[in-house]
Amino acid sequence: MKLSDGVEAAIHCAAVLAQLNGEATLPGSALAELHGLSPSYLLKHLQALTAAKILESIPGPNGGYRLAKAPERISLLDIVLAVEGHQPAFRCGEIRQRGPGALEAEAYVKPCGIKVAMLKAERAWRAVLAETKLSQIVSGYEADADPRAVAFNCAFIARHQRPQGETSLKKSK
Amino acid sequence: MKLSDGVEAAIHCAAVLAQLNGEATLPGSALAELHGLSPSYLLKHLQALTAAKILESIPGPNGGYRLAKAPERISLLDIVLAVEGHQPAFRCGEIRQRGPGALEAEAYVKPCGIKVAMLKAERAWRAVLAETKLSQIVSGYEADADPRAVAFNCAFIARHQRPQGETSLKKSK
DNA sequence: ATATCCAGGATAGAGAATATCCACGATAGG
DNA sequence: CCTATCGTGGATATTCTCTATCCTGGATAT
Ligand code: FES
Ligand code: FES
Repeated sequence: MKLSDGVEAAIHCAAVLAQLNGEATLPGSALAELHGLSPSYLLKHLQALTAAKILESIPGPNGGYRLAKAPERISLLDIVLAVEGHQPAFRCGEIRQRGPGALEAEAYVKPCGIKVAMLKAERAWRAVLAETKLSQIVSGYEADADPRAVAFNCAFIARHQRPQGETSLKKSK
Repeated sequence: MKLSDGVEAAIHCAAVLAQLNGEATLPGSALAELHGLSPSYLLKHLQALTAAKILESIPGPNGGYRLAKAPERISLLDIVLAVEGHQPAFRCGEIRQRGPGALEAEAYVKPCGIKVAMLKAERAWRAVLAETKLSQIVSGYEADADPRAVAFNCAFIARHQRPQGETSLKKSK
């Protein structure tokens, strides 16, 4: 069992976007550069997050990505499901109705107890992820990470974010 | 994210073996036939369970598999870990120390908050699986499944199990 | 001695995840 | 209008893991 690598990148990106000012956006290429990732591949995950209404995208020059809602309303579960898909990790192949001794399909209305137990465990996993909001991740990061790393991130964001206030705004040198 | 298919087979097999009398064993080929699976492949998973001390195997004619301990002492987590391996599903690639702005390795002694949150969720999943014992699965099965299926399984087991009492025992008919 | 069974390594094949690339539509700025 | 920038989405190549099978060797009851 393995979660796809994109999950780590997606959460980190979302955490960065949560630190933008107001309606500003950050281009996908900046996100890729900041994390040392290939832009082409990261964009795929950002698209998935956009499709899931977690991010918003603004096309055109001066465009980019930003959160679609407040960080308090975005859970890790939202992000994981957007990237990984909504299928449960345990997939019951109805092994019980194979082999000799198989009955008609009507005999299997009650779900297999093993399936029930596995999905219950998965619900517990999802519940913890659903409780963890992006806002907690961000404040945890600002409190625990090396101050130099935090400062660099801030500067990087300030340097690449796009103010997005309807029209122009002079770029200071 | 996907759990390997072998997990479903392994748990079902363990549940069947839990229904054996005393020290009797059941050959892997019978287990495969009962579930309509390829013997060659199922054996791989049974070997993993044996290596994890969940099953015991007896070589030679009249040999086979049986549980290595009481069903109350075997949890679903034991089986899942034996088949899937012990690595967590979320693997942190330390994405935070890539890209520009990376610091020396000593600056990253504190684990990344995202990693901590993901592993915490995984612990919750494992905790539920650890609480669910094989004995509960078996009694749930006997209570909920179609009586005809239960009867067939019983008969199948009675037909293929190997008594294992030190030496011979005449095969009736 | 022989037949049955498990252990474990070697090896294809299938399918998913990873990683790129490009043509397209949208938009801000000149 | 024209152009440069940026996201969208499809097509594609590559890499890995999971799936599935086979075969040699060791153990053991008859
Ligand atoms: S039949 Fe799928 S878990 Fe039992
Ligand atoms: S660096 Fe791996 S989860 Fe943050």
